[in-house]
Amino acid sequence: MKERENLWLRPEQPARGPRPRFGRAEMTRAAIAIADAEGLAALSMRRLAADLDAGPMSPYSYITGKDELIELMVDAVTAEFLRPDGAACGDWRTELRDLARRMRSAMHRHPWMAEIGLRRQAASPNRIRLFEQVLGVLDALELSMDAMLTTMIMIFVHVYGFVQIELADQEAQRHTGLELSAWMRRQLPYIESVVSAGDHPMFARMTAEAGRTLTGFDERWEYGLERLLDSIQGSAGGRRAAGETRPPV
Amino acid sequence: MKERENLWLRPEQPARGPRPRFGRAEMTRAAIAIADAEGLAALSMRRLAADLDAGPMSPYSYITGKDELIELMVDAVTAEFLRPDGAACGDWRTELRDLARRMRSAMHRHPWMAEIGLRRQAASPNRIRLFEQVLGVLDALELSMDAMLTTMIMIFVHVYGFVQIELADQEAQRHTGLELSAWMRRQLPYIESVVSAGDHPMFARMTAEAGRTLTGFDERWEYGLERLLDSIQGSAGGRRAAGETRPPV
DNA sequence: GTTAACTTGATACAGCGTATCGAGTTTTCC
DNA sequence: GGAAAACTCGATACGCTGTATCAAGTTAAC
Repeated sequence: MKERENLWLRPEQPARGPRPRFGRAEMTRAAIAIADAEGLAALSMRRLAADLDAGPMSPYSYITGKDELIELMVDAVTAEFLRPDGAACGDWRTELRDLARRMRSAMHRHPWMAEIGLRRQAASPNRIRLFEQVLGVLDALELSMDAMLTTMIMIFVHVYGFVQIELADQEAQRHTGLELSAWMRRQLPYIESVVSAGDHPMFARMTAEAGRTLTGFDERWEYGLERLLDSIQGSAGGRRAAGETRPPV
Repeated sequence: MKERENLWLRPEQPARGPRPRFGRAEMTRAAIAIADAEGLAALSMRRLAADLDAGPMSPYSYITGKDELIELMVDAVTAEFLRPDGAACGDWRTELRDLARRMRSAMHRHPWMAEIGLRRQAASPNRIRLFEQVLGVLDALELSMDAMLTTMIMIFVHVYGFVQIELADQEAQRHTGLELSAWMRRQLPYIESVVSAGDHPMFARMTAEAGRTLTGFDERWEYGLERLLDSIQGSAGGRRAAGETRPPV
């Protein structure tokens, strides 16, 4: 375990030299606190150092650069994606639904995580644990390894994408300084001009319903999640013919 | 049309003053050329101005800032997502499959588009045209407007996410300067240590198969796309019971 | 006790987005 | 026709970024 972490990144504790004033864990915690509170854009190496009461270049004693800092942050939040120990229930559909909800709520706590998205693919301890858990759940579906991996990708893509869209507005708002409604109102005249031109009937129907009947994002999220789980169910047992259900486990 | 574009952004042609040396379209084209060739990180306002043989602040005469530049770029590439005029075939499944493939190949030509991802949600002419086309196709499925919108989100999320993962490696490679294999080899010792520790059996199975039997990304993409289309098919007609097919259109 | 390994902080460099301002150019209005 | 408004354009500058470099101080090992 210790040895493994040392293989992931270079060893933390030095052989000689003065005792470090803090550790990688504290640095990661401080960085996450900044990004949670003020967004990823507010996180800079100087700012992190200042929050730790250290000189501007101090963080570089612990990590090689900002990329590694973000790798540490991502790994830390990935831990919040994991199923708590001993909480396995045996039903793959429930397991995957709970996983997706855990991921979403973790990204609500750490919006920058959704912002980073699927771009960081580096192996890290908690990422590997997450893979292990997801593959362990998918194992009940009698898929080929290829299908299992693609299914896992589909789950991650779905969750990250939905949360990105959910959080896009409030991130844009933070970035531009406009309030949410002001940002939307900025494009309203253009949208209305398109609608009234009459050559986009479906789009017009959408905006017409947007004002009254459309549900909130929570309902959309749950609906989309069940559709995703349906598609996984449909691919179980190696068969992929549409409309074919899988025999009970 | 002209009027509509003027509502989207402020008018392009000034009433008085010297003739602009170039237009917004040329600026957008130059910016896309930079991002295509050298990545989004290489695109700066100064660099763009230099490529246009203009002073550093010249681009600001045409657009309000970098955000608007990227909005223009995104809208331009979104045009490549659109179905060519008169190419509608009537079968929703074929339409959606073709749309997904068009999007993927456009993002292969413009990898920065995948990088920007789902974060930019602003309405723009081609984005509205894209909505119109997708909703027009989904209309055949007899869904509620809510379900249609969520389905559309699912499609975009799926395509963007898959392409992001596909391109993540080569983007990381461009960013760090390492070759692809070197980047992967960097984490290989750690992965091997995890596997040989024995407490991640599923992950070990995955890496074992990765060397021999696993297919390339093209096959994964096609498999995932058909699963997505299955799940849309399953939700048709307002019914959502798993395994229920829709009567032929 | 010496030396090697390390932390720390200052300084510096090249780059970024863009605010500001002055000068030049073209159109509109009186 | 002349004045003024509206615009382009370029230079300069500010505050910010990641981080390379280097000197000084601290600690453990030999």
